[in-house]
Amino acid sequence: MAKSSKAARPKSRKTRDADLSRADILDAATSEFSEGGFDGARVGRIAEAAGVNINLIYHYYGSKERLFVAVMEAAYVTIRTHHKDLELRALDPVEAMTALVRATFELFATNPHIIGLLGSENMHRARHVRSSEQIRNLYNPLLDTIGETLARGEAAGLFRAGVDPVELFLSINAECYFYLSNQHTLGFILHRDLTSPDMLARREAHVVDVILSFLQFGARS
Amino acid sequence: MAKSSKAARPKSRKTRDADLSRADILDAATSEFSEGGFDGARVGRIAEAAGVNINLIYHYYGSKERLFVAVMEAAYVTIRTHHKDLELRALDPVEAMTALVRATFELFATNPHIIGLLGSENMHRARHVRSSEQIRNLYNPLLDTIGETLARGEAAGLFRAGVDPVELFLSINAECYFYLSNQHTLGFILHRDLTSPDMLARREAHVVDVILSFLQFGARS
DNA sequence: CGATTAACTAAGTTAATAGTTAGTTATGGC
DNA sequence: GCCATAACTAACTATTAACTTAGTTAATCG
Repeated sequence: MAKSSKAARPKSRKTRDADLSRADILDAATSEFSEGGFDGARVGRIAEAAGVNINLIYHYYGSKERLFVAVMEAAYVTIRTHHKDLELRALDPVEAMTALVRATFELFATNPHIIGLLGSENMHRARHVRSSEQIRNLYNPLLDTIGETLARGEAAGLFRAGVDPVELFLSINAECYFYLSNQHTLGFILHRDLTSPDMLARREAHVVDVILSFLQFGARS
Repeated sequence: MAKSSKAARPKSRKTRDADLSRADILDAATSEFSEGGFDGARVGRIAEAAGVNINLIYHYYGSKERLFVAVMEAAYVTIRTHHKDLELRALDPVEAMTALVRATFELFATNPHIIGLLGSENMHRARHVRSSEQIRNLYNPLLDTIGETLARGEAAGLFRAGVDPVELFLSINAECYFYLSNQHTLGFILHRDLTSPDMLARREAHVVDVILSFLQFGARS
């Protein structure tokens, strides 16, 4: 894994920089863990890609497991940051839901490592993230916002009544995530490359269509 | 992995039976690969769970990789068999689509190993299944049937026009698969167990609702 | 400038694991 | 009953990979 892309940085740095080394390790670990999963990842490869001695990883992160947890936490920060910029409450309900679906799709399309990391973590029954209270409550604000947007849409007669925010959240993520997470087996059985810009744009439009149709089907107006 | 469930069968069998041993190995390998992925799986554990000597695995399957391919092929047979029983063309369009969504959901809910195997295979960029022409064409008949059902529904004014069978296929699978594939991280951030019979039934109903709303939204009648 | 501390490395060690070697034991055909 | 073959096993090997030990080199502070 990770032997492609980003060339290892020059072996000997002029100046020592602990923060930079930690960041380089985390970047390399993110690639390696997302491409191979926790079990497929190799600490030695991470060291090589980061351009540091393997023991520096143990110096800063202690173990492969704790390095993985650090990577997961950084990934969840990316997710939170991405959604926090949305300001859904300022938009009308239809625009807000459209923006949310688009943002979710683009989150995964733009940060494909998130998919590899989540896949690995689910295979391990979420044992690495389970300790993080921060991650546990990550989606609470977004779920609240979805609930508020649904209520506004229903009050305006734009959306049907009785939509569960959690079910909607799950459907939006399902539609966006699956297409990318399973792109290799799907691409194989569908005889096409799913990652071309053209296919991605089509898929994004379709996902918006599915979610908005569901919300609007049977609405008052 | 796989140390739980199925107790290893009695170490010494009365009679020798190559077919039974092969099947026992395949069963044990299916559990082990689906629980740990290709990289997390241990050939020694498969041998132990199957109640055979490790070398019997190499005798019959040659290598860990070829054993994994055999497991994947068996999993795809399960998928094909499951969908072949549907007889969608005999049902009216709305019933047919409802049946297809339900069957897809139940396929994954009833055969959770499929999710673990597909997850691992996607992490490996589908390199193990790529050689199988059988798997490559597995979904062609189903995609044809979806196309035919869409056409019937559109002609009857029940479904909107212009739905792409592939996009629909992807959405159905996404809605069914993601909920189960990511149940551990989702259960954690949503503070609930997603696998209770109650939650599963709710989710299945919701998924049917989403897909049928999409198909019917904007239909003639 | 001298010493303390922190950043960083080279060269291991140990345990685990995919795969092998060299057999033994049962079975079915004659 | 015997023999060829196939089913099956015990014990081993070679390699890999996580992690450690025992340092060296650079920065910082007084």
